[in-house]
Amino acid sequence: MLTQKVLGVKGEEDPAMDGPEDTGRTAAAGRGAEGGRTVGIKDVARAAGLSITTVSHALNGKGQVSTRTRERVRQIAEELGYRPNPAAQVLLSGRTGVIGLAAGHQSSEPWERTYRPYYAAFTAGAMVEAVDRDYALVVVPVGPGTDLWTRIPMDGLIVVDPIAGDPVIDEALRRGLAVVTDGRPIDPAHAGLPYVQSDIVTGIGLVMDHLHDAGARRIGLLSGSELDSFTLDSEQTHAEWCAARHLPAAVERTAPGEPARDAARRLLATRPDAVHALNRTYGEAVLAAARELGLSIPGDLMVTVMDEAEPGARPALTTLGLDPRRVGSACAAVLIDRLTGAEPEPVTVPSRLVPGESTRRG
Amino acid sequence: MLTQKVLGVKGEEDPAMDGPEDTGRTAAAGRGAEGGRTVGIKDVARAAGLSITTVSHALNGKGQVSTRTRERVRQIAEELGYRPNPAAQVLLSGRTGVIGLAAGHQSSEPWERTYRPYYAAFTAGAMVEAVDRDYALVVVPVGPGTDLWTRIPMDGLIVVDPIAGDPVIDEALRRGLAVVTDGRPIDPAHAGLPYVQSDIVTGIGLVMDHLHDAGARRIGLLSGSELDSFTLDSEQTHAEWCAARHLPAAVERTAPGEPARDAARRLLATRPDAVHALNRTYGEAVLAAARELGLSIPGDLMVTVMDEAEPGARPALTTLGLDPRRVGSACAAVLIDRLTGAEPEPVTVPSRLVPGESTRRG
DNA sequence: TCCGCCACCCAAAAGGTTTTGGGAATCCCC
DNA sequence: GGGGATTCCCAAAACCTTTTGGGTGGCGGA
Repeated sequence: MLTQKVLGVKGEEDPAMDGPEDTGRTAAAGRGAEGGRTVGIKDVARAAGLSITTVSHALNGKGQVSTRTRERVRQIAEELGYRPNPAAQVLLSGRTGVIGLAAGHQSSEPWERTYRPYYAAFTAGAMVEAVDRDYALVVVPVGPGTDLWTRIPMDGLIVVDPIAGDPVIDEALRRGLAVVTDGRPIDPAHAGLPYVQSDIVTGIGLVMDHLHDAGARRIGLLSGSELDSFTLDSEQTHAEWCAARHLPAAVERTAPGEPARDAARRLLATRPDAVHALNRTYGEAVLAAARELGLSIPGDLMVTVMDEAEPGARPALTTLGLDPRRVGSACAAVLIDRLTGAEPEPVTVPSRLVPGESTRRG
Repeated sequence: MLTQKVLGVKGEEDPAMDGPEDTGRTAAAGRGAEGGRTVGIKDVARAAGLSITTVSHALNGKGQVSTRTRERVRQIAEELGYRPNPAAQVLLSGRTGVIGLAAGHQSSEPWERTYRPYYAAFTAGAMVEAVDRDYALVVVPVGPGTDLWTRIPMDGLIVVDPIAGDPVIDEALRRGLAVVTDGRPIDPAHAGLPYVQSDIVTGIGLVMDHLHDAGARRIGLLSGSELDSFTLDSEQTHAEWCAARHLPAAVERTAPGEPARDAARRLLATRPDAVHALNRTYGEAVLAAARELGLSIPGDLMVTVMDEAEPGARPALTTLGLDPRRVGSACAAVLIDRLTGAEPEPVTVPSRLVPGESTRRG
């Protein structure tokens, strides 16, 4: 009677599944959209002995319909269980009330990222904002070989971490969708799109100042191979900061597919006294590589790391924390502003420096 | 130049935003669906000097079209940047390729739950399964006063924790949507719907046996006021287990809005030697109440708790762990089976007992 | 009795696509 | 050169709703 297997036991009574209604909705209820007919406005009109127009007017409170008729129509529609077909309304109005969130990097496998804290928090933020403004959010996978998202009706699309020549953006624009990106679009062809970005420039500045104040003079950067604005801005700010102070600016990038630890080893080979890692994984890699070399932290090497997750408790590592939920929320807000006719400005969401043990020297 | 405020600086060049294409897509790209026209099949037909029918056939590889014509049509469509309008296809085919996930209890505020680990993991599981089977998942808020979800086109709906007379289920059926529930539908009117449930009966049995083996003889249950199958099954299994062994079966429920700790105090007043709490919050409440009474754990009181979160590391409390991701995945699978014509069986996903310190006695 | 007005209602178009059921050429063979 | 088979293409219906631009009938006033 009780099974540990996935397939369990059947429910109770079987043939008693039509029940309450009287019209031919039984089949429809059973088999989704394909089977039995759903009751349309035409059916209501026929039942009321009126024209489709009048029924529509009566139900929507639009035209000139006598109160008596209006009430009668409402009554009949209720009895028949009439519900306007959303697809028809979409086709007619051109508005779906849905915004999409393109999840999955172009390069990596689409869904890996979804599980990561950044996406989860981002999605939550975007969803709440969307719902508050009467939009629904659909998370759609994108990536090479996936065009599923192009088949689902929506009004706009949020693209996370756009890259140069981002095909998703091009396709979305071609379809007449409004687009907002999380991360400044790199491609000149996409300049002018509204976007939301985390304040990397200030953030990296904070990190560098923090490390410098703690005594670091050779601050390395462990970066990635992505071509998004986050990576680019991080590298550039790091470089400029170092150049302005005539300090060396070692940068290593993990090649696509390469284990981060290899890049970390290369970076540590340049003998930095501090390293900033562009994500948590890279941070782990730096720690591991440091351990290999017998470097103590923060004594021999200070480490800071960019953290995509929600702001939380005090971390062991000094982190530059993003606020993904707020970014998601801002993306949805900007997109919906765009859809409702506004000409939104780019938004920059601040990032926070949270000092931890890994830079507490002396 | 760098601002900590949310509103940042404007992007680069402003008037250079039309760019690559030649057709009148500029306006469309700018203002979403409402502004400039998108290029339709009609435009392709006109440009090719062919009928709409032939264009459709050529592009979909359907009818009898000469290879030369087919190629020419493809060419022209490409040049014009034609993309079929998804809304029109939905209207015609009656299939959207979208399944909904109704998030938010009927009673509580809609979104609180979304953040909770169960929903997050459930959503992730459902989303991956949906995408694997070429469906998109849209998470829609439901609850009193929200009919947003009824306006978005979809083929089916997942309802989490259905209650008796669940209005969302009724509405969905009325619309001809396929419905699957997470948790066995309580309402007799909804019997026959496919569902997925966690194996509470076995799970509670495991917990009770575990506590009994550890020496407990007066095992209390801290329950909630929800009328879902999870709560009902838990209470019933607990009661039957106790009855079969002629042991007392104290149960307390938190009233709606009541702090869980009050109910926990009432339960502890019955002097149980073990308590099972139906969710994490209730578990905390039991611990707090025990602390008030100076009870040591597990010495004076053993505690187990139902955990909605993902299976993780060994917990301090002995937990009965659900597998929300697998449940979500199963819900999507069952729903899509239904949509593709199958008559799916109810699915039961096993739950796991993970012993922790709170029942380690002697 | 006729005109105009008002209250109420309706036909048809529009929205964009797919599919059905032909129709018009062209070709082959007798 | 005519019949039939092919080949290629097209008009129109269907999907379901909303909105535009009337249209009809009754009533009051002249």
